[in-house]
Amino acid sequence: MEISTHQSHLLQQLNEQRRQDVFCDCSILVEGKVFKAHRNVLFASSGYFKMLLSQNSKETSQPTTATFQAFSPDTFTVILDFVYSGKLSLTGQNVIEVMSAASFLQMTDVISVCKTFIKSSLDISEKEKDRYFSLSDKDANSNGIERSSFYSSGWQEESSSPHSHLSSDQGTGVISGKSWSKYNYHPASQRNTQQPLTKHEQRKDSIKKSKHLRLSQPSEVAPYKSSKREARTSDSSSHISQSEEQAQIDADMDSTPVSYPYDDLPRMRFKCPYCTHVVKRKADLKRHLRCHTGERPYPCQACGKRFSRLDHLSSHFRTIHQACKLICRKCKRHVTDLTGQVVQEGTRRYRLCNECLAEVGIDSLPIDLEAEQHLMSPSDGDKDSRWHLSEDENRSYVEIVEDGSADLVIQQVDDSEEEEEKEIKPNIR
DNA sequence: CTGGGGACGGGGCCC
DNA sequence: TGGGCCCCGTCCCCA
Repeated sequence: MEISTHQSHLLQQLNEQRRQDVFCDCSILVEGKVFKAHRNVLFASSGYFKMLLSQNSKETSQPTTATFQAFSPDTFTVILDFVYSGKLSLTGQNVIEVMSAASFLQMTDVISVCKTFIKSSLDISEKEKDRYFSLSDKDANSNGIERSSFYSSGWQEESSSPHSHLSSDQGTGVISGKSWSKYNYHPASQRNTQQPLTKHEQRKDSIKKSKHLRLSQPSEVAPYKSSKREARTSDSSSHISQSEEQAQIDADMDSTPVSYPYDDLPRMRFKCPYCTHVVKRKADLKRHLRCHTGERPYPCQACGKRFSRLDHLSSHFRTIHQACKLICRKCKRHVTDLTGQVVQEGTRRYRLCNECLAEVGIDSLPIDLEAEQHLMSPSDGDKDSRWHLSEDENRSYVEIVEDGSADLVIQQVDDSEEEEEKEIKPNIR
């Protein structure tokens, strides 16, 4: 004899206990905000917590505390509400960060649902495309943003399913036998007023996504020491799974060009599934998508910093590591090979004019052009030409990498902290 | 508070 | 069509 309401009732009770802080034995600190929860519930819901709490299982008498900075309190609220209710409040704005957080917390079902949610957006793009194809009015919607509501679906009760499954074709799904009664899919017209992120918001969003997660346990600190700026720009640990999502999105995007028939010559456009941004070329969309996914496939072989775009890496390399700017860093005057020298500071290099060099009392370093040319990304072996130095460069990069701390000419450094601690690693992460 | 340096996203051009 | 490169504008961090 099975009482079908028992599970939901039990979860409801647990949620009630959480809200009233009854029997809560775990505190989660997210950007300063404290969430109370039950260890056993977290253990059962998240692979991450399972691992974390397993490590702490010997100290069950002590309350467990975890600290996160990888996502916002709002995002964790969504996650925690889901854990205790089975209801995931996804919107066009939070889906990326929720997916990122779920990825970090190893909640595969949530990831799948986020994926479905995004895929739904792609389906919308398809409908949108159809709509545009059917348009003959030139004035109709020149920017492709205005559009009517598509759907606002709700999960139907389905209490008997014992296994996780998704039925993306219907846009509905069930997690762990617990159906969703609330799926906050914003109608497109509503999202139009909310979803388009300003550059500032997008940047903040990407910053949130890329923040390192920090645990109170010393063993759980980030793999290497990093400055604030590094933390802002480096990948979160969810990078790999994000790449998988990206692959899916990439695959889906192949089929979602949007045509705008309002011009005499029909122009094919590609619409971003995450925002209202429209680009002319698929390659541009691929590039743009990285600003949503946080994917950074181009590592700098000198300092390990990763970039979402090759040209940014290239620019970074030239600016930071090749001292390409013919400007004295101290007096800002234009310098040439005759009037100035390259100075090395960790993996960073810049130029000083002879006068400033004399003031500081240092010499430039010997340079090995041949060796430096070998310094390229292992994953981009066919792109080595971009690492070629200009003729005035003759210092060995390999030398810097192998013996970075020994040959420092200047040690004033603000970023040497990260550089001296960090090994130069090829393409790991 | 401000200016400079660097990162980053978008757009466009060339091959 | 995609990759590479360059330019521009914006934002953030830091001195």
